[in-house]
Amino acid sequence: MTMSSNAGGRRKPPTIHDVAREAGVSRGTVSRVLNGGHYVSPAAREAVDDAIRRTGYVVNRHARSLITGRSDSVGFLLTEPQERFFEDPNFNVLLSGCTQALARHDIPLLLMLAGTKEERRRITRYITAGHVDGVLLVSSHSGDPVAEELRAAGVPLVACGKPIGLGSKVSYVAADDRDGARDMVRHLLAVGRRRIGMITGPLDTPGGVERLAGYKEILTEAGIAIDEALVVSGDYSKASGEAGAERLLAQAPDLDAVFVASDLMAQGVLAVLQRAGKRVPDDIAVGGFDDSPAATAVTPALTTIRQPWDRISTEMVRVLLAQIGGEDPAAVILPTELVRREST
Amino acid sequence: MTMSSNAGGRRKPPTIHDVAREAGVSRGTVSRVLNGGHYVSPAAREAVDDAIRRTGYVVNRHARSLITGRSDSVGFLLTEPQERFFEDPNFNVLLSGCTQALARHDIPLLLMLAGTKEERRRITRYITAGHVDGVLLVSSHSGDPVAEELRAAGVPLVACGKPIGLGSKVSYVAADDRDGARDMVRHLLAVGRRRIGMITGPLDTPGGVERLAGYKEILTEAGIAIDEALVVSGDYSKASGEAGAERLLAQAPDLDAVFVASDLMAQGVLAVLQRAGKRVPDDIAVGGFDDSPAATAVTPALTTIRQPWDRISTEMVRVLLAQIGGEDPAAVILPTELVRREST
DNA sequence: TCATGCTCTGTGAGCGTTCACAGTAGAGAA
DNA sequence: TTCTCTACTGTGAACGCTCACAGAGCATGA
Repeated sequence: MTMSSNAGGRRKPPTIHDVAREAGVSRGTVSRVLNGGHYVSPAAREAVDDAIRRTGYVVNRHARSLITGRSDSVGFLLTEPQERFFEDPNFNVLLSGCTQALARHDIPLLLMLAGTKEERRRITRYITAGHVDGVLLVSSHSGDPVAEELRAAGVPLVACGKPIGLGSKVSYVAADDRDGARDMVRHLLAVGRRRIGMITGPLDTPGGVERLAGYKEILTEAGIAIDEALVVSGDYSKASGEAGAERLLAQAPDLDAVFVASDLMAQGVLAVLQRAGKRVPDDIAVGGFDDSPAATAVTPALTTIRQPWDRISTEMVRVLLAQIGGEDPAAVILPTELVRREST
Repeated sequence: MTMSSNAGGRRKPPTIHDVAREAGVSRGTVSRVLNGGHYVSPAAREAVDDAIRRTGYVVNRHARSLITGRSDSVGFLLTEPQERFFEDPNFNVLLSGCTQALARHDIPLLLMLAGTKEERRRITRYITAGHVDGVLLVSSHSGDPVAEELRAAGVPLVACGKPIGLGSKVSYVAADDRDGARDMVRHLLAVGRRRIGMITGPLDTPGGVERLAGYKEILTEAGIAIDEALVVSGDYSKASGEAGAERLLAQAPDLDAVFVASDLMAQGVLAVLQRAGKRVPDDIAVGGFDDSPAATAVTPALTTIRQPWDRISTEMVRVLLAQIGGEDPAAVILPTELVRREST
């Protein structure tokens, strides 16, 4: 009741010194128990553990970082248009997956949004100054100056999706876009479709390119010639899906299926088909990509390709930590999965 | 070419000592320039600024924190079911708004997700150990043990939305739910509706309660008796919107409008009404709440109440920083806005 | 016996800052 | 002149931790 009241202000937390005194050992021994704990006797370890519990000791990370040179934290960096990611729920799954995977290693995640030029400058300084040990990068597309600068500065870096123009020195984790596209087109063939159109993603991104490649690959394999009138390009947005569907309907009235490179675009496609009086999947089958919530929000529910976002995030963290630990950059490609619903 | 190559590893960054030497002054003077900069001559200041630029010096935050006791960082804490927030794009707007507002003060944001019990424990320790100076709290509903513990520990705390069961000692920033509801019901009356139903939000949250209160208030004011058969409760989810709409249609076939406490629920309502052959807004007008992307994704586009998420985030940061600076807790209520579209 | 190795422990130094304090120089007042 | 005040500057100590090192105790082998 006397000094134990902490009403109002925060009291000074116990230090490693207090723990050492409490346990009847030296600072060094406490420190050894805290980190790995080699070369410490069972008796000492127990005494220290007890003392830690009694005092409620938590290591002061600033003091530790000051001497180790590590910050024991990593940045989650989102460059370029944020709106794009913000309307995509997969982004949240990725962010939360990374946060939780890091939490398991007791490493906090710093969120960094590089929107304006000023923010980009600040973030670059912050990172290159060593305030984080590494960076999880979500860059929209091509040549990202921030990422390039970080790479040049030797900051451990793991990108989500294959980055463009960063050389081969940067790690990345990506879903197998091409194989996902192959699965979808194979599926459309399997349900009897032959005039299969495609609305692509942005072709300045590896994802966009790969999905298109998978589409062409399977059609060719099936002995179906690629009809360029059946391929229109989009940018993953709902609006571009609508535009693409309209062009496609105009250019190829005999279309009986369309593979759309994102669920968001597919949502737009469904709207256009409905207005045009086409029944899905009876007249035209529609396949999406992403398995975003949009896929189940629409009617008919969308057949789509699921990207393993949970695994992507844990892999990104694993690769980053390995790289911080001194290992070489690595590329990880993860398998996708066809999710069949009502639209095919 | 000799030592200037930094291929591979990172080189040791310049310290305040290097800057002092370079500028021909002492550490103390450099430090004074860095912080506020009182009692430093123009000449010295200029020399230091120059030296900082030349050396590319960035302050070592760990060393600073070690002595000041501040961490100069804040946590963004999300407790309870994350899925709920993750499907809500407003969450992203809030998160990004807070991140950017903090960035302007050069304060990094640490993302903390308290899902499991284990995570809760870790996060509580982390925060009470003083590893962050304050916390932006997004708690779903009632009695949150983490929040309560933080409050008790005297950690500066600002909640998004009025928190329940935390006493009056905790700051919060919220939209004016009641007034938003009032606006919507007034609007429904203005377009000639009289049998106005409501699907509420969870009634163990202030938001849910307030929106219901606003609804009842305006109807009473207009001389319309509250018909309990017209009020069903939901939990903001799409599924509960569908269920609510079905009950409402069954209980009150003469319904001519419904005020739905979230856009997501309204999405479900529209689906049910369509299946039931009701035209919107001709037969039944539908009003939502949130102005989420869902509002424009559906047909007809939803008339709804916009919450000022951008202002909410900047206000949360402002209040938190003030509180960290020693000011008293504060409550901020921000006005909402009616957005008229096609559904009313 | 002494040397060697192994496990375990304590000690001092130092990481890069800020802060309190002491001290200097110059201006103005007595 | 001398004293005081103000504006500015430098210095040592400390923040809490880890790390390298030295050394103690004990067992093993020559």
